[in-house]
Amino acid sequence: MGVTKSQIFTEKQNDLAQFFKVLGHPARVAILEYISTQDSCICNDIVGEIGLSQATISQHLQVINKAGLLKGNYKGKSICYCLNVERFKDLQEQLNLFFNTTASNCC
Amino acid sequence: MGVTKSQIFTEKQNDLAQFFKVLGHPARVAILEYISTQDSCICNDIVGEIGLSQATISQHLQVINKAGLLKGNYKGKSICYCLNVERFKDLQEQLNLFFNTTASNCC
DNA sequence: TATATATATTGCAATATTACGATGTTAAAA
DNA sequence: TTTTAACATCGTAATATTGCAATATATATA
Repeated sequence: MGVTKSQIFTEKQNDLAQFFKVLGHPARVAILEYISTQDSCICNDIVGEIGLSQATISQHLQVINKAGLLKGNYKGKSICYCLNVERFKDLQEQLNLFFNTTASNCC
Repeated sequence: MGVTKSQIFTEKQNDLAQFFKVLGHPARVAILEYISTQDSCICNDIVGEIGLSQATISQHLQVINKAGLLKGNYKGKSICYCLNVERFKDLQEQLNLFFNTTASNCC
């Protein structure tokens, strides 16, 4: 088959896994890291920085964006992206909650 | 093509993405959560708990195990798993480091 | 309006992941 | 030694992901 059986898991479990999945590709890790090194928003220099085609970068940005992790506005002829820090920190909190409640005692 | 171009990213970025990927499936989230609810090690009751076949659960356990997140020992005729808490907390620290260094100011 | 630039979308090929039945392996118990 | 129970592995089918060339879209500028 090859399909994740989402229906047998809780919404929380699915959501959490979905977030982890977004960060589960080195290109997306690299993009987020790069965005964070810039003082201002990223415009058209992101493709040059990471060694992937414009189409591929655009796809990865969409994945990150769908998770709510970006804020973007048209600014002249280019879109300027930056991190949605609130959302990002919210995500971090969720992940920590998972880790803290899961790291139980045994062995 | 369909292959992740790992070679163009740093080892750190690849490692981090790899960890996120391990947690990027609801079955693996569910397995880790279930393991943590048990006082002692998990033996043969994990397949019954999560609605996936024995073979599939075994595969997911391997993925989690390869990331170093499990400790397992033969105990009678069954393997008993439990969380490698040290490794788990180490992972949590790494992820937090990523979040903290990446969540920069902008917009 | 026409052009140039930046980004998004589409279509496709290659590879990875997910899931499960069947089978193999291991260790205790009969 | 044979049987049984618990996992692991193999083989296979279905679906998802990755990546890019080509093309479409959007906006500023000439």
